[in-house]
Amino acid sequence: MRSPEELTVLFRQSGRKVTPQRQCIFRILHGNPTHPTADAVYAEARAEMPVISLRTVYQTLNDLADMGEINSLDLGTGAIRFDPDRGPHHHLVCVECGAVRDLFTDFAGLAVPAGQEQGFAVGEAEVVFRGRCDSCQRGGRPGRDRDKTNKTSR
Amino acid sequence: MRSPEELTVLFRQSGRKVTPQRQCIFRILHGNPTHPTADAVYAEARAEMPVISLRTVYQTLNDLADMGEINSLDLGTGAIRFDPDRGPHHHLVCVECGAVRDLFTDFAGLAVPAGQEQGFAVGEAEVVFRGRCDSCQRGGRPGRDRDKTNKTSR
DNA sequence: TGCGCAATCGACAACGATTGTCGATGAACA
DNA sequence: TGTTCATCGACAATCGTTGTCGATTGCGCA
Repeated sequence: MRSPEELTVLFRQSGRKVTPQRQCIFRILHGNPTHPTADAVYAEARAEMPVISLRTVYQTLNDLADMGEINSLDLGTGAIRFDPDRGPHHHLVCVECGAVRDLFTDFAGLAVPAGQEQGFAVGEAEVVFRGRCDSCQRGGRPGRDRDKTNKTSR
Repeated sequence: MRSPEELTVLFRQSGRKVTPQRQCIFRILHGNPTHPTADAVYAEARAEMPVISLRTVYQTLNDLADMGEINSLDLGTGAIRFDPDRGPHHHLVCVECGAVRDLFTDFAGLAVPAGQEQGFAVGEAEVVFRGRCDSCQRGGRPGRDRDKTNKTSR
């Protein structure tokens, strides 16, 4: 996504107002590689701005997604995650704690084989590698949501 | 997944009881290529067995998933879908109606490039091709959940 | 600088998907 | 055949997300 300053201009241009709450969210997301959930953004925002409502966070995140400045990802970790990186990339997802890492790799020739489209107008391919992150491998209890077992694939 | 008859035996062996409701669900899932949601299974089951509860459907689906007879997939369509095909395959997902089709293709060499694992113990790769199914391309309104826009990726 | 309107707040309810609970019932085993 | 425990079915609760309300703040333009 663009810088907080550029977003300020864009918001104004699109008829949206720029409030301190929104600027705070801009800063939190800018260059953020952690794919935060709405709740995580809310927690970070409250740290530097105690009076901000979860509703406002959702509103702003949806605005940014509508404008195409961030992606909303549902990687099966229970909550939608927001990704400020708009370039083509894939994801590593921890099946235990739900952590998400970017994977900037171009998988050449990754396309539906001719004749197998089954009538679909296919857009982009999305590759998800599921595994266990370093923290979870060490047997730690690093993040939230454990015990999401017996989901062989999601 | 196995046949309803084999599942009956397996359920008994694992200490589970086999009820008409469960056998009904076995039949519905066996060879079913539609990746139904729990609700879709519930609707089908009620057609031939009006007295069955949604709770029972979830229970049985989870039992089958625990036993490894079906896969549960969260492809970002809003609800978990169940797939009786246990072999390795990928999916085509309609961004409009949420329809899911199997894609039996072996993408050779699809792996995290050495050095980019970022500490992950990577398991299997999961490729999702998002696009529009034939019905939705024709401008029809074939399934449920439309207007799931501005989710560039999920 | 002032005004209008949009955005925010807090609080609460609603939503859809899924799961927990509980009394009653029925299947599986001895 | 009888006992017991898993299952049934109904209901409430959960979680993430969104809608709504009325009151207030403050952004952006004139």
